[in-house]
Amino acid sequence: MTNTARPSKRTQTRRETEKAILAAAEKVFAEAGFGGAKMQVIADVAGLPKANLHYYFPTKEALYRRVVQDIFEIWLQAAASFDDAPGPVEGIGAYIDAKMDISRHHPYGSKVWASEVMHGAPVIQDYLEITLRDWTEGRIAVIRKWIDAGLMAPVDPRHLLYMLWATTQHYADFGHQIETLNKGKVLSDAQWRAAKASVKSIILRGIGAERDECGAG
Amino acid sequence: MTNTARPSKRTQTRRETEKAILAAAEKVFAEAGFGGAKMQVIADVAGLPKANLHYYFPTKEALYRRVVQDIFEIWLQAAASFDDAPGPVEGIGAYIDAKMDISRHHPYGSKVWASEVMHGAPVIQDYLEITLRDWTEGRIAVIRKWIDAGLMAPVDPRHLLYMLWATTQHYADFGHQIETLNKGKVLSDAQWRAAKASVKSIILRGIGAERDECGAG
DNA sequence: ACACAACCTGACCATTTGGTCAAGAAAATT
DNA sequence: AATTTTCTTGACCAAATGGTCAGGTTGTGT
Repeated sequence: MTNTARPSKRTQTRRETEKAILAAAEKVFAEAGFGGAKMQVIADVAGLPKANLHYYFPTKEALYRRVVQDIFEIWLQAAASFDDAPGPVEGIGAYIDAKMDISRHHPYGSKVWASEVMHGAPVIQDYLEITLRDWTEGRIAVIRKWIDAGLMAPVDPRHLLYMLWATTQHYADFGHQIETLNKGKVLSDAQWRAAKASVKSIILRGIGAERDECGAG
Repeated sequence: MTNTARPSKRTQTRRETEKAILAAAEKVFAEAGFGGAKMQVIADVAGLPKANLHYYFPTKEALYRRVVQDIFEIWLQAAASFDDAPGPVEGIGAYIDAKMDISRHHPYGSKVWASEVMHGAPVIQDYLEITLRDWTEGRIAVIRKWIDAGLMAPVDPRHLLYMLWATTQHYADFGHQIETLNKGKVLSDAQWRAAKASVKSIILRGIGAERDECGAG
């Protein structure tokens, strides 16, 4: 009985439909906010009748909660870059890369998250208080370690983290503003590369982690 | 006929009522988003009947537009810090201070602005395309001047500006998250000072504008 | 084939919500 | 004092919206 490898047509369809709904919901929630999002629109985008949508997710809030949770998952995964890195140049550099990639390829999710937090995190307060807090404390410890090892300047780890979050997510959350200032065009590959390079350059130099041109070692 | 100094009881009341409405609207729009904000709630917060609110602002959109415009005004004023500064340490330093102060004392406004841009700037696209674009170009020129004068490293001015915006506004837009990570308490005076100092330190050092400990002059 | 369960959907409903209106109160103007 | 203009407000309405439901369809195990 290979219990794992039997996605009976039912479960498979279910998975696909659910996926379509979640993708549609993420987009609509991002573009209209929770209050402005309409179930009818989500259903239209997902390509199924509204009643069917309610079969998969009983309420608007349940759907929204699920969207936010999924995003949080992706968001946390970027942490892998941070750990098992020998020093700030590699760790923070990789983290910035990872988060910039998320901003580029998951802009809707980022916006939903931002919107949720801005409105006081009504549905994911528990996540903030537990998961995020733990995650943050862990990263702060890593940064402290690097500081103690003389690999970077003694900056406040907390504010450094805020800066990383703010700067990288800005490219998703304020993507529209950035595009407008870019003559209305989305950033090209080269421009994204330049953005990453700029962010990494300023921050790594800012925390005294990049090659000190004056050899203060 | 001192035409200027006669705020007939009418006009004065009008001004006060309008102010109360705008303050209430700013708060409610920030906390609930445009779609989630209810005129009834705004009226309640402002302390007057809903019908009266519609006398001052015909539609929800008109009220919202006014709120966003007012915020944009304040937001632009922080630019003064930028200009007539001899170099990046003073100019950018003052700008960071100014924007951090706005984040602290005008968090609602910042959130409304963020929300508006995140949703594609449906009501202030023209502002972005004209006023903000001009403002940005002007500041970019200033930064270029500083770079040419050897006062800072040759970073991409555009991405530096984004970083300034992102980092400073983060303290307003994600204030709830920051508070949660601060044991649920709002930042104290000292903590705000530390935040400012951290941001300034990292960025100014990051763009090579702060006292180079190795005297590269 | 049969029965059972899971899934789909058009029609429907209760509530919410932005906005209106007519009639009255308060100021300003004559 | 009379009149006109501006402001205030309770009651009301049409439209929108989240959610329900009964009946039909499709897939699954026996």
